[in-house]
Amino acid sequence: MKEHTVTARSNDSARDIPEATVARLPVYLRALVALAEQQISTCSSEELAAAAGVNSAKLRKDLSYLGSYGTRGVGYDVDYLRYQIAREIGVTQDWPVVIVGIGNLGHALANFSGFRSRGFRVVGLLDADPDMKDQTVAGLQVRPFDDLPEIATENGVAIGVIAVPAVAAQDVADALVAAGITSILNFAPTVLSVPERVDVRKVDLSIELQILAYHEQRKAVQTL
Amino acid sequence: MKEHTVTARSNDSARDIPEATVARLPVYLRALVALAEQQISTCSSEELAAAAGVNSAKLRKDLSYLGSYGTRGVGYDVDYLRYQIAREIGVTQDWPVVIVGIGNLGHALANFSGFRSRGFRVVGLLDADPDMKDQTVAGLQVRPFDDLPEIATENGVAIGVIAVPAVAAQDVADALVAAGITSILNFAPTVLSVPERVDVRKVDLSIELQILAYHEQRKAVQTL
DNA sequence: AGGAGTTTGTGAACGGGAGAACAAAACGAG
DNA sequence: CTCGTTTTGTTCTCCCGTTCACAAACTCCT
Ligand SMILES: NC(=O)c1ccc[n+]([C@@H]2O[C@H](COP(=O)([O-])OP(=O)(O)OC[C@H]3O[C@@H](n4cnc5c(N)ncnc54)[C@H](O)[C@@H]3O)[C@@H](O)[C@H]2O)c1
Ligand SMILES: NC(=O)c1ccc[n+]([C@@H]2O[C@H](COP(=O)([O-])OP(=O)(O)OC[C@H]3O[C@@H](n4cnc5c(N)ncnc54)[C@H](O)[C@@H]3O)[C@@H](O)[C@H]2O)c1
Repeated sequence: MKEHTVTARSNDSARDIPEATVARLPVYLRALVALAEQQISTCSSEELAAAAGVNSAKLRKDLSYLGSYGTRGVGYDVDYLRYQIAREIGVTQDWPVVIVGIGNLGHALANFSGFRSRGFRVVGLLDADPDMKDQTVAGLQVRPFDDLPEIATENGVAIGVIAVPAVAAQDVADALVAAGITSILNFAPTVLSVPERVDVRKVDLSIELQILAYHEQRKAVQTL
Repeated sequence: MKEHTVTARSNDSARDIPEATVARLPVYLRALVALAEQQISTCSSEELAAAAGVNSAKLRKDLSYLGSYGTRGVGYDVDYLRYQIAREIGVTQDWPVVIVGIGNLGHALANFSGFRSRGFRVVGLLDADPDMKDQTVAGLQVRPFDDLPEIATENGVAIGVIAVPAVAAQDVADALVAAGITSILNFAPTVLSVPERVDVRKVDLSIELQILAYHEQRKAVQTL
């Protein structure tokens, strides 16, 4: 295989990748990791698309936003493409993360191994409940919520996870923002209001289930 | 206020609501429940949109797919609209749900109160690990995975939640489909392959974090 | 009853993403 | 070196979703 040449786009860091593409890059990355584990060193857009569960034309278009990392007539080098996507997403180094609210969900998240293996490192577990103090979860001591600013600045934390009850979520978000955090993953079923510069993504179990219920209901109606 | 008249659309159950709208209806529903709890009986599209974190024009267009449930010059009746959305989504009665994989995450899900209050009822907790049998989680006994067909048919279960490790997810999905389940919520980081008629939605923590990381990285680059 | 003020429902313009289709590029065989 | 085969990168078209903007509908006040 020919030496990979760095094409024009790869140094130009200001180009913007469509949001829909950004959301799929992690899926491609995961599929590439799986292929690498199977000792597969090259793959076509067709194969990778199948592994990622998308259309191959869409995959190629998505990858073309990053640059020209394939070889016509051959396909993509698994390791090389994997590195390029990881670099583009920004997970070549680990991001420090804090989790707030170590209840049912917070426990599960703290124990989640996928964090570590996918570019993230949990550096703080915080809870307002004084009884939680001194408890150790997943090898990390639970700290009082007031320690947030200290932990955040010490570790240069940019990403925070909210796993507290809905009523407390906005307060926690405000505190996270005050502590300099600029990206929030919110598990509480609330609309958070944050400054413009802060990104919020939500994961909402009830919403997902209700969407399924809607389609389920339609199926039922249609088969009558 | 004038009596609500049932408009042309409300009986026509075959019209299709855009997917993007379906995904927002649960958000509106939640906002309406919150308003009702504050004893607010009427609200404008502007107010409801603010509570739901969307543009008011978008809200109105979304609601217009359900029918004409507002009153010009006045706004929407909170209870009435709430019922109409719940009916449209299909959460006026509870949907039975099974959870497969009672590990870290499965425990948290089983204990999640939001299930019950939002139109869903957990009727089965399943795990392949024999040591889990006889354990009671959230007032429900954990059953062996082989009991799935029995539990599913007994309760008329249509929705299943997968919370097992990625390697087992496809097998579990196959079993769920074989047991007659037609909607799956998948927490495992895998692309599931299922028959056409089965709906799958995925919740993927790592992907969400990686999307945040991408934007975080861009912020860092831009402020250099 | 009529006019002023308010708010919904929707037509129309616009922007972004999905997918088909193909030209350009690489490779191997002869 | 040339031709045929393979597969990428990209163009073009279509569709879905967002947003604007406004007429229609309703309330309230005089
Ligand atoms: N359990 C689930 O499977 C699940 C699923 C989806 C969403 N959620 C949502 O995630 C959130 C947490 O759920 P849970 O089941 O873990 O609840 P939980 O009650 O078990 O845990 C909440 C934790 O947050 C802590 N807390 C409360 N207020 C706080 C504050 N101001 N600052 C810091 N910590 C605070 C509490 O001490 C507690 O430990 C809820 O909003 C819930 O709706 C949970
Ligand atoms: N823990 C989290 O916060 C978290 C977050 C996001 C995603 N996930 C994903 O959710 C899944 C579960 O995570 P976890 O932390 O709860 O893992 P876990 O290992 O704690 O639990 C998995 C459970 O599934 C059971 N199981 C395994 N194979 C099975 C099978 N074939 N049939 C039935 N049950 C089976 C195991 O006995 C175990 O109890 C994983 O795919 C993980 O990647 C977890």
